[in-house]
Amino acid sequence: MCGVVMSMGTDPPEGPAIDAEYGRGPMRRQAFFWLRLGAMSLNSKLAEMFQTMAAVLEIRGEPVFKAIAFTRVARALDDSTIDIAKAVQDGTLDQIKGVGASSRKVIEDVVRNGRSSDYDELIATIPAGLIELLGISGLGPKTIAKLWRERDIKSIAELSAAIDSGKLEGLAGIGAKKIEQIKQGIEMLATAGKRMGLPFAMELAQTIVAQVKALPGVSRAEPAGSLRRCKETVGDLDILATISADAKPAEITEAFTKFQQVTHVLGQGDTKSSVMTDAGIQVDLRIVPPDHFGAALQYFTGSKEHNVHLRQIAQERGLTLNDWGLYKDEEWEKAKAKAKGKDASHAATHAKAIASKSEAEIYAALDLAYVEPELREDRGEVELAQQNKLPKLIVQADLVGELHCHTTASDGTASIEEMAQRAKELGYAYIVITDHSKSQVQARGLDAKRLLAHAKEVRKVNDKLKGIEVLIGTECDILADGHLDYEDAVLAELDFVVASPHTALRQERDKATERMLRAIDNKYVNVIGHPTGRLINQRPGLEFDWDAIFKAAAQSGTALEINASWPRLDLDDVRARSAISAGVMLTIDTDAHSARDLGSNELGIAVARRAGATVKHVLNAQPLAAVRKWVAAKR
DNA sequence: GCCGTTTTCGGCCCGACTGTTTTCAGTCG
Repeated sequence: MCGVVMSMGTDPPEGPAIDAEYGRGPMRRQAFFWLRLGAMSLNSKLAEMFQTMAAVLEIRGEPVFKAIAFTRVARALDDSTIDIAKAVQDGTLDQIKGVGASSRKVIEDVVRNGRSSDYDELIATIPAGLIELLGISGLGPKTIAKLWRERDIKSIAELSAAIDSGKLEGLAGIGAKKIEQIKQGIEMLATAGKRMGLPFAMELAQTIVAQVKALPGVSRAEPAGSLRRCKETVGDLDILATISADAKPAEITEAFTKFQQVTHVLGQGDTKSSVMTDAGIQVDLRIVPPDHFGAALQYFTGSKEHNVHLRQIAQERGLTLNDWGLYKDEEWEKAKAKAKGKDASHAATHAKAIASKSEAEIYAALDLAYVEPELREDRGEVELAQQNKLPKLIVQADLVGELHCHTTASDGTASIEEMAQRAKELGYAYIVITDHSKSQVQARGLDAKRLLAHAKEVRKVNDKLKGIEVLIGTECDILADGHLDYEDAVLAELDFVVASPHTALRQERDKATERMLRAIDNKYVNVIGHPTGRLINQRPGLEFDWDAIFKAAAQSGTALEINASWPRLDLDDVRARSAISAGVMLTIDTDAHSARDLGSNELGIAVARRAGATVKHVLNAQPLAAVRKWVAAKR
């Protein structure tokens, strides 16, 4: 929800050209919206539209389940690689769970005509600026509607002005504190940037958790939230801590607000503090009793959708699941009555929990297998946990080789031998040297002659070093039309071929699909490197007919890479998940350009785990013999 | 708005906290 609301807040660019083309006022805004959506993939474009429609319905005060239904459709589109255009053509839209008659019509109209009149008509029922108000923390649909109807406020700018001029005073249900909260929310929205990239969030979390642990009295501190689930970007950091019996929680939360990274304190209480850091990201610290740590960790790790599903299961059994533990309904009710008027911590001290100490206990008490944090997105993991069929997720130690890295021969900083030595130190059984091909001029890409000489050098190193197999490969460019940057006869001399797109990354979908299918079809191509070429927060990358790509990759025996380097992480979790279910083999590679980068594959592992990958799904988790067999089978 | 092997109508998405209130509405995760 937040992502969509934030991006909807973008004002159309000013300027005579835009004015001339689209006029001024709401129509111009709408035209700009369609223009901007044009640059996105069809799935995310539609998902954003359904999120917007849900927001409009909420502000209009329609029955909440209508908005929920549209939100579900948005999520179904975002979480899948279903080829929407094809589904429209085949009349199979109905097979997408959550898509009914109304959503179907919107999707069909957008696919066929590029826009939907149902959509246009719905969002025209409220001023466009109201939707961006939803991005303000503390402001919800009901209050926004009230501000609009009773004070004629239609945008963030008008809201700011109204607060300054005292125009909000006298509104029922909105007191001084609420106004201050809204004011802060507007400031936050202005200063908060994009979501923070996972590696930076990990580093920040590590530092802050270490600082929390160093405070006297703290016995345990761990990060929760989307960071623990390893989402590729993180909105804020949640840290949970326990303290010794004689320590005072309020002293800990206060010390936390004095950390050097803190720019301002958003809230400070006995057991919780929220601060904004100089990294532009909010960090929350919660002090939790040791006996309830597992329940709190489960609760604050999320996701929301996963937790709602768990609570539903608890409810069916007459149980209540909250951040304090799992309780029998009547037990929790009784405890709440006993603690009457006081907060939930008082209720928790009176109630006897069925499970609360550890996450494992909670899942077990609900007859669920333990669900790894990376899987907690309600993408089917709860059902698998019920059947005890969760995948045994891959871990870093499962990787036994590297299939994609560079040396000084092209744009790397280490020699063949240095890279091989480092791979050996990492405990790898093999490493494939894959320098750039000739089109990558800026990266000193190798022409055929240099490549063959390079191959001889690699073989020499392989003969010299014991305890590691050093193979010669290439990262061969996939040209814009799908042809490769080397002749087949050259590729035939190599042990292994990674083929990657580096240019023409704004190609339209059909052309891109054709290009990629041609590359997959080449019998010497073993892996498609960073298939889309996307860069997180920078460049969207290529969009394909994913079904066709997965099918071709599975049938031909071509693996797809999860490139572990930031900001690539390409394939992403959703596509990697679809690839697995289509029977496609994956690789997790560092694309290392230095000896130090070799082995930095944590982020790639994170993506693979979120995709549900196990050892058998990852080529470089297999012994060298299996990799050679893989190559031989395609040739 | 969507869904259904008990339902084509009636139920979906739960629980806690905050602020504004004196019993609850709105927001959040």
